[in-house]
Amino acid sequence: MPEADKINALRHTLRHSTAHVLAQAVTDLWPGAKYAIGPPIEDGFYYDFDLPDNARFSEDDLSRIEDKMRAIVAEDQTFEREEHTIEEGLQLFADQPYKLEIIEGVGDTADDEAEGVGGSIVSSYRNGKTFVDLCRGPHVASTGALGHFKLTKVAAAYWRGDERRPQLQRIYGTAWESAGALADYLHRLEEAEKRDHRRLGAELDLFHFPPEIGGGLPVFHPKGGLIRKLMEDFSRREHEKAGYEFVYTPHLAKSTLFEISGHLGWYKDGMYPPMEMEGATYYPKPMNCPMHILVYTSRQRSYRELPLRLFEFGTVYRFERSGVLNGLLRVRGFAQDDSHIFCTPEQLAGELADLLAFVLRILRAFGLEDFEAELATRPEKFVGDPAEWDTATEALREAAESAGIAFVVAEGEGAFYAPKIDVHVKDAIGRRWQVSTLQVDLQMPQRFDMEFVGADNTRHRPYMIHRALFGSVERFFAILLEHYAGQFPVWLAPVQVTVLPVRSDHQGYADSVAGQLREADLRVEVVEATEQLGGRIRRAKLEKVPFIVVVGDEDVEHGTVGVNAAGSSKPERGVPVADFVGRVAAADRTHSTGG
RNA sequence: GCCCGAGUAGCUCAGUUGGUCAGAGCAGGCGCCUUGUAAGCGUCAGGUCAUCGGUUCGAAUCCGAUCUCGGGCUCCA
Repeated sequence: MPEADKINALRHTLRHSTAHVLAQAVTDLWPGAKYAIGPPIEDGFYYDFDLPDNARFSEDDLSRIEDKMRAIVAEDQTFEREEHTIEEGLQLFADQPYKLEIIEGVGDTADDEAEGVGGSIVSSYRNGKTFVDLCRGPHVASTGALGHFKLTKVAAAYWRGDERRPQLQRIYGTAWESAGALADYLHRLEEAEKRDHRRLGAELDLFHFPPEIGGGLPVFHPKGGLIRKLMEDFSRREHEKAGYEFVYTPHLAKSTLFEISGHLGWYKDGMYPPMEMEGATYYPKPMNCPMHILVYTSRQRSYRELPLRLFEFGTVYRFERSGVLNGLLRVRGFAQDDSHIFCTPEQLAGELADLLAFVLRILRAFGLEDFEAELATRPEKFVGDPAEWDTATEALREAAESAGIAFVVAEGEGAFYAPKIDVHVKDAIGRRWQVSTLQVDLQMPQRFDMEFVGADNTRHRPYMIHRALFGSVERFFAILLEHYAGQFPVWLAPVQVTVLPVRSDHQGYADSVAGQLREADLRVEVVEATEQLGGRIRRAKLEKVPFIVVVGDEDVEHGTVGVNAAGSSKPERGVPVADFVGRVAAADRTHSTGG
């Protein structure tokens, strides 16, 4: 077994065992508590409880529970495996309704690793005098092997993840094989905290969420707006080169449109409520596609026009439940970089392959290099003809293969109207984000009775591809901000160069250096010498300006600058101005970190 | 929407058991300093302690409701 797998198996086991100890501690402290499931998860574990008298955990309880757990660890109790028949199992857990439900559910969901039921055998693990838990195992030999853990948070969770079922009290924890590994993990959390886009958004003055506007509705400040504009400008240029045409559509539409598209039927709950005007009912749009379709159907189309690729930064509104809002990552109003491609059935496979290659190329330009795709197939609730689903799914699979991207198949995860490929990216600290999505729509062309006249002079139904590349501009902005920890590459930095005259009498020279940089279309700021140099350098560093330029007596005399570049350990002196301008201009043209 | 937690100056936070507890640093304004690579000095201004109600002789502090934010759950066309 490779080393990495070995350590993962070890962590898995000890997290699982620590979860048992957690349950043991909780049932000691809250006699009569019912325990549900407690699996290992990434970096840790959790356990769900139903406390007597409808009690709730509070964060203050965590240290008490932890103390109890440490006492159990100190006793070094042995984990003993036992096997029972179903009947014995029901007997053993007679006062544990959630365990009974698991045992009774043999055959349907018996796969969960926390659940020790397989075939006609029920296995359990016992440690200490009183605590026994239904469990498949394996476990560490005894509780003494545990100890590098920490309880992290309390939460509520629905039994079986179903919001119609009882809400249980969940405790999360993290556990590791050594004190060092635990410390590393806690350090990683701190680092992730430092790159939180909400924190950086405030520190760098990029955006905020005014309460007067409402939750999930951000405003972008000048510097955030500039970064966003640079992202959008680049995107527009690339789309134009790739044969897309730009359209603009309104934010509202009559209910008629969403009745035809089916959104009112399927997703009314996610739409903002309607407005009545002059006897008609209007809705804010939750998607752009119906409007792009109306551009298509505005006149008769010939096969010669296809593929027709329409693009828009279209702002949509979705009524997200208050508890799910999360910075720019989950908002109620956002711009999709939305495009809809209409093509003939013969063009579908080729168009998808080109499209996926285009998507990956643009993502790379933004410095994202590590991709994985998910091919989501027909869900249980679907509309349309299964044969068409198969064709579309196959075309997507071929596109993924030809793009050379690693992909996994997510059975049944497709949208109700379409199979899709979702592209995930890995950021600088290894987190995965879903960004782009490509969907082959099997419904809209029929609903809107779309057609084109073929070479055979008869009418045909076009295929339709939905595609969002950034996904949402706001969300992609947040992902980049976290990926770069605020230190954007030169081409995206709102201020690329800060020029600092050492003394006031260097101001004229500083202005002339700044002028030369502006001539080269670079974004530059001069900060007057009203404050000492060290203070101004510190400020510019905190603003994460890529190049800080210092000009003093020597520079005025020789026509040079001192360059303090982000990420380099020591400043350079005596760099000729023209060389520096050329260097920044070259960096500005370089999209992506690698190139 | 549900569970838990948090709201004190623009930001980060102090503020013992209810009684000079309305404070500090940074940021901001003004003045001085004329500065060579991550915080020069002085000074001024600022808050209905989220909001509303209650308990009390007295509330930032205790209780209730509401709002906002955060962490989860569910959801994410």
